[in-house]
Amino acid sequence: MYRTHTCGELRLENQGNEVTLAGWVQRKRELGGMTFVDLRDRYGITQLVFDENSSDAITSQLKKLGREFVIQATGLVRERSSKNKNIATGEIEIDVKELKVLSPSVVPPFTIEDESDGGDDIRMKYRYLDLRRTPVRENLILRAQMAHAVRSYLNEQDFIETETPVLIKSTPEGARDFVVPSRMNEGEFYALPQSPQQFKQLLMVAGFDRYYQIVKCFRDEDLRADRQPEFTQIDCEMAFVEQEDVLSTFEGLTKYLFKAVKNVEITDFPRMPYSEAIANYGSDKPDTRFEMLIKDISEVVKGKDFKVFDDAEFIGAISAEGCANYTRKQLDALTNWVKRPQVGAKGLVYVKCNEDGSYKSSVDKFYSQEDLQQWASICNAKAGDLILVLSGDKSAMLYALGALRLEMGKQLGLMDKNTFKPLWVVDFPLLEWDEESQRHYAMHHPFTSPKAEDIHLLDSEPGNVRANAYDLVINGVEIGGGSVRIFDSELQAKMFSLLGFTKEEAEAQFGFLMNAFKYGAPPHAGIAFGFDRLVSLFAGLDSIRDVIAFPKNNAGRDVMIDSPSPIAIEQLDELSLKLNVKPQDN
RNA sequence: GGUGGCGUAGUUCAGUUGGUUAGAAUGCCGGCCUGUCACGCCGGAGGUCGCGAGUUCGAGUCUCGUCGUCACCGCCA
Repeated sequence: MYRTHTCGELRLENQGNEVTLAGWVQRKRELGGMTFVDLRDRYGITQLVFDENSSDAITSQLKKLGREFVIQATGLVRERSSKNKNIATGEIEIDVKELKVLSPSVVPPFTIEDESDGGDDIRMKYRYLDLRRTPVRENLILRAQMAHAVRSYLNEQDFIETETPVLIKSTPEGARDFVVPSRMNEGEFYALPQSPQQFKQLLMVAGFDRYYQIVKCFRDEDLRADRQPEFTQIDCEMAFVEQEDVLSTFEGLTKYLFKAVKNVEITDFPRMPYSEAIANYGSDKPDTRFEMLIKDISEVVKGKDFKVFDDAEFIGAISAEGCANYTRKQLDALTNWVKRPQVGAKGLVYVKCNEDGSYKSSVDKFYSQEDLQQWASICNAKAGDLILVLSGDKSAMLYALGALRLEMGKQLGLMDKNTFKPLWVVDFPLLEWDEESQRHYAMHHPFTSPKAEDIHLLDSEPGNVRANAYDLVINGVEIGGGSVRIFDSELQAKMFSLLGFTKEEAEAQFGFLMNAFKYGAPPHAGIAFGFDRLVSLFAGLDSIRDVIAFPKNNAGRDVMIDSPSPIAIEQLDELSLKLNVKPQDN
């Protein structure tokens, strides 16, 4: 036994007890004749006291102590003469009788404090030190609590937690696969799962009825603050259910998590068709914490000799509340912002709705006060508001207006991290057209069932077929998504042909699933939540890296262990691999 | 693949129009200090200005390239 108590639990009622604590030296304060040491572990901080009465042995040990030394101290708990109300153990201290250095520390490269002086780079390189810091540790504790809550909810609902293989088979659809060469099968590769999709459907065929798993998934695509090459899903599938059953079950899970983990009651849980999300928010993951909806003003702005609008496919606007007083400089900044290639607008037209009821716009030459009043009325803009107008190709401008809306929401402080607005986005298109390869791709995945009422459109206008697919969106973050699956092998074959697979290709890639469906497949549907995103949302963070113990950087590198890395030629030989790395030009 | 930001002491940053010996805070080391808790006071050490080329009498500063890192677009069924 290295300790009798943790550094977070001793109180005044322990006064007089002899205790042994072990932990890290947070800080040493020498005041000449006496010295204080803050001893830290994951539970808290306890103050150790040494004075002139301490033995020479202790004094010489004490002299050597530096930050992050691991020590063990034994002594009596006593009341402090001057108390610290800021920490839980602030009324007591340990009068140390024995001191042992268990493990010394070199000087750490940054301070191990709530507000560290270290930047991201160095904290990632020394992640094991960063994890000692309370805010980082608390994020991971939150993650553990949430995983626990997910399991208790789903177990309670009779879901069976089942593991599925990590070494599986590469499929052409979807994201790029991470692949693993097989030593025993020369020239052949496993793939790491992008999700356990086909296995969970097979578990439904197997009669498991309700499956879940908190599981790692892998996608070899470029990364973002909210995307890691390996990430964790709460993966679920249910048999003998319709879309509504899945939505209500996982609405239940979401509400349960908010209540159990954050003590937040979620009452409103709207559904929004995909088409409405795109039209009003310019996004399939609308942030509904604030309004500022996109309005189509194409009809009323055309025919006034303003060529830019007359030639545009679509003219859309949003109204930013209380921004009529924006200066020329602010408007120029916004204009530059929307003209960035990432947003892609050609320019920005504004209308200031002045407090006196008049309107001042950048296109006054073409539009009368009455015209502008009409715009304002469509945009629900009142005196003091600023209308921002973009024009151009419809889908591009909806996207740009959506981005501008979020930017304005951010500038106006409308995105409160403690407000949570979940919704289901439903009725996604089944397919999306890819210009480059001139074919349709499954928007969700190839096993997603079309809506029954749209099946007749599959041949005539496949692009307009809606799917029984749904996403859970909270505060503009895509938390999860799923679909009702096809369980009819004929319809599945039809889907494969729409996606441009020959019978043989479909057989080679997905034969095992299609075979399974021949043996009595129950109607089934499923969903997966991005667990990292959900935790970061709960923690009020923008990057999922902060809720992952050992994350990777933008380029998919782990800067702590320095991976990925080359392997020995012998390893390559054993795997029957030859490298073909292109030389750098220069 | 593309766009942009950043890279200066262990760390976080400042560094003017290109001009003498590159600064601050913090951390670190030494000294003093018996109630501190971001202890205080005094002193000290610490720099390949990411790397490479170029412009210039002269580059931390300007140009180009490159590497690293972050954010975004493409991509992510």
